[in-house]
Amino acid sequence: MTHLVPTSAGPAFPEPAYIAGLNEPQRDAVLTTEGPVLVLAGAGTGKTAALTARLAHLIATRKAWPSEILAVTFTNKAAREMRERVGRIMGAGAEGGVEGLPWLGTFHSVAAKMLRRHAELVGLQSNFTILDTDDQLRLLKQLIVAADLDEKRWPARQLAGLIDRWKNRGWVPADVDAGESEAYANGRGAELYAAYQARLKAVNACDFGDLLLHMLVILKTHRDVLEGYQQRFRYIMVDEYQDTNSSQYLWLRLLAQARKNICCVGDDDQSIYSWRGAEVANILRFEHDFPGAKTIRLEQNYRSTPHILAAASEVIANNGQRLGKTLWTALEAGEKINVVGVWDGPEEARRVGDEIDAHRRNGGSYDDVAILVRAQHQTREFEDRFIAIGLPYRIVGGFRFYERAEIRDALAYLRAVHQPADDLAFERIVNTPKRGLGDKAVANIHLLARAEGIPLMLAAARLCDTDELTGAARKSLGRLVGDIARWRDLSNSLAHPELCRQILDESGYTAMLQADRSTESAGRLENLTELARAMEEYETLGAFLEHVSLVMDNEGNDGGAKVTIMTVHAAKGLEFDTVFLVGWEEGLFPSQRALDEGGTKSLEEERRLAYVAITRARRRCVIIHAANRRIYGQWTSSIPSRFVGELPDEHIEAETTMSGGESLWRAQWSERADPFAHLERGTGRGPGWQRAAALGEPAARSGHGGRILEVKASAASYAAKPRSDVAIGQRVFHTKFGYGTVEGIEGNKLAIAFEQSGTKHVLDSFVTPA
DNA sequence: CAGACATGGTTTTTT
DNA sequence: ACCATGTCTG
Repeated sequence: MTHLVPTSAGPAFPEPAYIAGLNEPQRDAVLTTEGPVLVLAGAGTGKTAALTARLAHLIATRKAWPSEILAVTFTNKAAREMRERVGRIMGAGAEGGVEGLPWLGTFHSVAAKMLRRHAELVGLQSNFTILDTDDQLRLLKQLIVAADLDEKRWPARQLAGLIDRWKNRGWVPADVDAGESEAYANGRGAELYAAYQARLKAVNACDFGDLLLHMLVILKTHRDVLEGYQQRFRYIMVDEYQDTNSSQYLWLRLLAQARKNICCVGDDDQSIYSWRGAEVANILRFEHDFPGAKTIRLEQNYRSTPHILAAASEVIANNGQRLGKTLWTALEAGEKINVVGVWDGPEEARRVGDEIDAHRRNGGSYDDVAILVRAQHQTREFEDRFIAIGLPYRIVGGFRFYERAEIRDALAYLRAVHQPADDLAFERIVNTPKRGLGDKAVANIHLLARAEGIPLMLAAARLCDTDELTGAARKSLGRLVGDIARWRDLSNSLAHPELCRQILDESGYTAMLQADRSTESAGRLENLTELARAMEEYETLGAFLEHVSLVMDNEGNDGGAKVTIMTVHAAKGLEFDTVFLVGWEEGLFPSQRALDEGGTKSLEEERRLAYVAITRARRRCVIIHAANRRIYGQWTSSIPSRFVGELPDEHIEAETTMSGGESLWRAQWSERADPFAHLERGTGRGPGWQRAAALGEPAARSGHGGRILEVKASAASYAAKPRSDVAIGQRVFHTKFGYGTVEGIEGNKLAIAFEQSGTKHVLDSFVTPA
C-alpha cells in the first residue's frame, strides 16, 4: 500500500489564480489530493469551480500528467463545461501534446474508449456498434417472438427495462436469480437476457449498459488489464456521485482500489434519478466504502437569496435519510417566494405569461426566466399561451435530433457501410425507401442468415446468387447490396460528409422525402443537410458514429433571448434569475405514481426534486398551483402539493386569484393535518385525482363555474359535426394564432397554415371566416 | 402496400 | 385527449 503525505496545508509558493477565488472548504477540496475525499456540495456552492480547480491543480503541480487523471461526469454537457473551464485555467497547456489529455468524459464515453481497446476479451470487435433504445427494442421484440411469447402480454419495453436494471446493478445473465427472473414471462427473464446478449455479440454490438458492464467484467477477470488502469490513473474524480448506479460504483471501486486517490463530488439531496438505477446509498456509504475518507462540506451558497435558500432547506429537512448540510448565503434578503393559487391550467399559463411580460417591460431579459415543470406534458399549456401572445420560448428536452426517424435512417445507412455485421442497421434500411422488399424477402434473408450464422448483409448478397427470390426483389436487393459495397469502397476516398450526401441521394432517400409533400418533409430534408454538416467536425466516419451514439444532444442556439421551459430533471445543475415552478399539486408534483407505488422512498425523491427546483432560482421564485386541471382529457380538481405546505410562512408571500380561497387550502397542509381525512367517506374510488376531485367541488363555486362550463362546452363541441361555413383554401381568423388559410379538414379539426405561427391543427369552433 | 380503424399507454431521461 | 403503434381491409 502506498503512503503519501496528505497535502492539505497550502503550498509555499504564491497562490495560483485558480485557488485565489475559492473559499476555505473549496480550497480544502482542491488541495486534499491524496486519499479518498467526499465533497458534499449543496446546490449553488461552487462545486464545478472546485472540481475544475482540483483538476488544474493536479496538473499544475505535476502530481500527475493529464493522461494519468480520470474525471467522469454524467452528461456530455457537464464534461464539455469541465473541459472548457480547465482549458481556460491551464491555457494551451491542457491542449494535449506529449503530456496527453485527461480522461475526461461521461461514464459511458470513458467506458466505450476502454472497451474498444479490449473488445476481444468479451467477444466483440473493436468497431462494435452502440445501439440505442430503438434498436434495442426491435432486437428484443424478435427474441420475444422467437421465444414463442405473446409480445402483448410481455412487452419488449418491460424486458428492456429489466435488462437495463440488471445491467445497472452489474449483473450478467448468470447473476440474475430466479426471483428477479420471475418478473418477466414466468421466470424466463434471465433466459431472454442471455439470448439478448448472445444476439448482441453476434451483430457485434452492445447497448449503453454493456459499455460499463463489459468493462466491469473485463476488470474483474483480467488482472493485467485492471492493474494497467490502476497504475495509469493516479487520480480519479467523479462528479454527481449521488447519481451513480451500482455498476458504475463497482467500476470506480476497482479502478481506485490500488491508489485510493478518488474524489467524489455530489449532493445526496439532489439525487433524483433512482428510477434509472442511481443508488443514493453509494454516496451515503462513501466513508464506509473508502476507510479514512475525508468529507468536505461546501455550504456557502452563491446563487440564491436567503428567503429562497431557507425555504428550500426547510422543505428538504422533511426527508429522513440525509447526510445533512447547512447552507448559508452572504447575499441580501431579497424577495420572498411567491406562492400563487390559480383556477386552472390555462390561467396558470396566462399568469406566467403576464409576469414575464412585466419582467421584460422592466428591462429584464427572456433569458433570465425559466418555467420548470414536473412532467413533459405540462409544457403544452405554456406553449399554447406563449404562441398566442408572441412570447419567445424554447423547450428543452423532448424529441432530440438524433432520435428523429430520418436521422436514424441516414445513420443506419452509414452504420451498414461502416460495420457490415450491423444487422439492425441493415434491417432498418433494407426497404427504406420502399424498394419492393417486403416481409417475405426479408424473412428469406433472415432464414439464410440464421442457418449459416452470418450477418444479414452477407446473407442478402448470397441470396442474390440463388433463385430463392423472384426477379424484381432479387434485382432490387442485388442493387442495394452492390450499392452498400460501393459506398464502403468510396468511404476510403471520399470525405464522409460528402459520402453521406451521396448515399442519401443514390439510395433514393432524398427523392422519397421530396416526393412526400406533407408538412414535415421539408424540415426532414433540412435535418439531413444538418446531419451531413455536423459530420464535418469529425475525423472519421467511425468517430462520428461513436459521437452520435454517445452524445444525443442537440443544442440549437438560434436567435435571440428566449424563456426556457423544461422539466425539473433537465434543470438540475442550471440556474436562472427568475424561476416559475408550476403545477405544484398533489398527484402532479408529487406525481401520482410516486404516491401510489413508491412509499416514503419515492416521496422523498419527489421532495428532493422540489428542492432542486427551488434552488434553481437566483432572485425570484414563483410557485403556482391550480385548482383544476385537465388530466387525460378529464377535468379534475386538485389540491395544492404537500410541498407547498412545507414552505415556511416567514419566507413566502401567498396569494390567490380565487375569491377567498388560498389560505383555506394551504392551511390544511400547514397544520400538517391529513388533507384527505375528511375525504375518506367520499367517492372512495381510489387515491389521488379521484379523491382530490371530491374536495369541495370547486367546479361548482360561484363566480368561477362559468369558465369551466365554457371549457366543457368546447369539449362537447369536439364531437359535433363539421362546420359547413369553412372550406379548404379559405382564409380564417383564430383568436390565438391570428389569420391563416385552411389546408385540410378532418371532421371538426382543421389544418390551418397560419401567417404568424406555421401550420397547426385546431378545432373549427375556434375560427371564424375572415 | 397504403390507408382506415382499433388499441393501449401515457413521470422524470442519459448514455 | 392524444399519440404511437398494430391490425385489418380494400
